[in-house]
Order: sequence, then C-alpha cells, then structure tokens
Amino acid sequence: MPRRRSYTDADLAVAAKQVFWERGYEGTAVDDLQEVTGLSRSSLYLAFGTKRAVFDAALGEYVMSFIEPRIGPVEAPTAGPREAAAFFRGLAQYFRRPDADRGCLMINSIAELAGRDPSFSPVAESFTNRLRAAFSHALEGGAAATGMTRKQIARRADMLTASTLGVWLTVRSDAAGAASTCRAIADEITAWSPSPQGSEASPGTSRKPSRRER
Amino acid sequence: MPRRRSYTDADLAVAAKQVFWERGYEGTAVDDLQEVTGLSRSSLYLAFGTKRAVFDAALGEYVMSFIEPRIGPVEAPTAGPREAAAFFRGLAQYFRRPDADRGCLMINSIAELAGRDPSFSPVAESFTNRLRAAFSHALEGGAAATGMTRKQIARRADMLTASTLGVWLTVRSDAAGAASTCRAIADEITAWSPSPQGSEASPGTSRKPSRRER
DNA sequence: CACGATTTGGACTGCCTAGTCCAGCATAGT
DNA sequence: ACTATGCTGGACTAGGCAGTCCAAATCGTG
Repeated sequence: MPRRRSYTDADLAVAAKQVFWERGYEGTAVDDLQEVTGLSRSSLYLAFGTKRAVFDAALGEYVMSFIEPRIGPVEAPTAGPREAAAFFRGLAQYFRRPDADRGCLMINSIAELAGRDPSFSPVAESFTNRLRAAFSHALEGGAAATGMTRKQIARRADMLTASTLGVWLTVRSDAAGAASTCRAIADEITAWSPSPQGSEASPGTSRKPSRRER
Repeated sequence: MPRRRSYTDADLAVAAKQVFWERGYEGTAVDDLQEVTGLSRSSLYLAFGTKRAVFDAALGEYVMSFIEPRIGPVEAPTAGPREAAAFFRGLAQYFRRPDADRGCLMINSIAELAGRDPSFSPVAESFTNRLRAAFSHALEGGAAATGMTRKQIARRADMLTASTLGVWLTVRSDAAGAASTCRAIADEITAWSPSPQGSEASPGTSRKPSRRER
C-alpha cells in the first residue's frame, strides 16, 4: 500500500559516481549530490544514511563499470604479456578523451583517503594487490617463451603496478604525457617478450612533450 | 624604532610544512597553522597574506630540504644507472620510518590539486618533467656500457617517473609494500646495466607482503 | 473512493572554514 | 624614561558543510 520509490539505488550510484569522479570525496557537497541525482536531501539520506555510504556505492559502481572491463582481460586464464601491454595501450587511448583529466576515481580516492581514513586503507591495498596479481599472472603467461625468472616477474609486476598509479595521477595535469608514458610502458612490456620477427618496438611511439620540458 | 618580528618566514615554512605534509592542503585549517607556528592569525596573514601563500612557502621548503638531496645525485653530471637505483633504494630505506605514511608532500599535493587548481598544474608538470629528465640523464650515463637505445632510455625514464609517483602513493597505506616495490625497481635498473660479475640481482629482495595478498 | 504507509521538499541546527579588523602591547631609538 | 612604529591576540564576518526533522505530497491497496 505504500508509495513506491521513483528511483533505484543503482541509478543514484551512477549519478553520484560522476560528481565524486570530477570533484573528489571532500570536494563533493551533499548539495552537489542532490543536484546531480535530482533527489532532495531527505531522500538521499533515507536511501544511504551518510555521504560516505553514497561514495562507497559510487566507487563500487565505478569498479564494476570501469575497472573490471580493463583489468579483466589481464586476469583471464589465457592472459600473457600481450594483454598487459594492451592494458596500457588501452589507457593511452582512453587518455585522449577530453574528460580523462578527471583521472581514475579509485586512484583519486586512494590519493585522497589512503592513510587518512583508516576504513579506506583496506580498499586501497586490495586494489593494488589485485593489480599486482593481475600483472604477475599475465607475465607468467609469457615466462615460458621469454625465460623470465619468478623474481623478475615479481619485480616487473611491482613496477607495472606502481606505474599504473603514477600514470593515472599524471593524466590529471598532463594527459598527453600520461598517454605517452603508457605507450612507453606497453613497448617495454613488448620488449620483454619479443615477437617472432624484430626485437625493437614499433616506431613512432617516442614522447611528444605537451608543453616545454623542464 | 619599531618592534621587530620574533620569527622568520623560513621558520614558519618549516613548521607549516609539517602540517601540510601530515594533513594535506584542504585538510589543514588556519587554526592548525597557528598552533604549529605559535603565531596568531594576524601575524600569519601579515607574513603571508593567504593560506595558499603559506602552502607555497612550505612546499618550496620541502623541495629544498627533501626532494633536492634525493634527486640531486641522479642529476649529477657523473650520474649513471647506479645513482638511479640508489634513488629507489634510498626510498625503500626511508619507507621504514614510522612517519613515512605521510607520503611525499609534493606528490600528495599533485594528487590533491593537479587538475583541480589550475595554478598548481605547472608545478606538477615541472616536477614530473624534472624527474623524467633526471632518470633519462642517469640512464644515458650507462648507455655506453649497456647498449640501451635512445628510445629505450626514454621509455624506461618514463616508467621510472610514473613508478616514483606510484610508490609514494602506495606508501601511505602500505609502507612495507612500497619499500618492497622500490627494491624491485632498483633491482630492475641494476639488471639493465649488469655489473662486471653476475647477471642477476642480489638475493633476498623478493616481496614480503605486509598483509594478505588479493 | 478513502486510507495510510512511505517518500519528499526544504527549513533548520551546530559546526567549521578563510579571511578581516582593531585595540593594545612590545620594543628600538632618542 | 618616553614615544612612535608596527607586531600581536582574539573577536568577528560571511559562507559552506554534513546531517536532522517534520509537515505535506503521493500512490498502491482494500
């Protein structure tokens, strides 16, 4: 008999995701959430309880819609260095979008909350662990062909994980530079597992600085 | 004849640096600055004019006292891959400090302000350009011995730059992991320019995860 | 058609923010 | 010791914040 809600939590999460992505957690006011969801304060609080809960839902939505499709292929059982390289080439491609300067909601959130909000640290750590595991898995997929040792794989996976965080930070002030770095990383991965013909990466991938260097 | 100031701007910058480093720019209230400097509001505003100016001074102080001594050896004319590797080993060592979870004031600021505060983007970009140039220079110093191509040097310098940002982000939620990654990067650099005897890096440097992986 | 549970809008609270302002204090030079 | 200069403390302003609360609108059901 009661009146039914005119929206779903999922819709709210999608809308909220955009604002948090654009402005960060602290930078987003509840008023902003009202505006973007079209809901009033009470509905918002009835649905989620706190601003933080809205954020958690938005971040979850982001992981599903953005991170999953990019990291999935790297985690696939058949994945090899090709998939790891493709991950970075995919980022380079994405960084051409004009709105790429928002960066990555997950990494932005890590930068904003990790070490400051204790309840967020596990999220940060499990994300980086997932990345590392994915890269490690992909490099192992090519170990037979390239003769990489376990240690070398572990080292390189660590490096790729740190690099991923780095380029997503960089893209916020220098999208062209970040894209260039992604291509460089992809080339380097390719060089780790040389293709049948040719030992050097494809040409035309050197850095084109977006502004003056140094 | 007038009363003289009982402090110097430099002292203020040093004190302010600590708070901004710990809590970030937005997270630091002017009240916090009063407390840590021991000055009252009016003195603070008389000396600097705005909170942002205090921050700029603090960041400048940080660059001089923290970044300069770490990046300097990598920029030295005689620098080679050894110095690049030493840079990362130095970070690994630093990450053992209990207060390393503050991260790096410069990189924290990039994470907080880049792409949001237009006046900060040049600072971010010139910092990453400086890092990249330093790594590139150091790798060139070893190019003769290792036969690295220009392209390969550029790629690897890009990667090390991104990795540097990445580990400084990571250290805030997982210091042990970040230190481990730094050692991995240093080992990888060492492997790029093999030492006279032995082609593989020293043992005992594999990852010891600080909590459960994945 | 009327009931009544649920959602909704918007006013409101209490707190925190950066920055302003002025009266009074401390001191260097006379 | 006096005075003039400019530093210093703390009250104050105006605005933004997350979260609360209640009256009124809304719609499925009996």
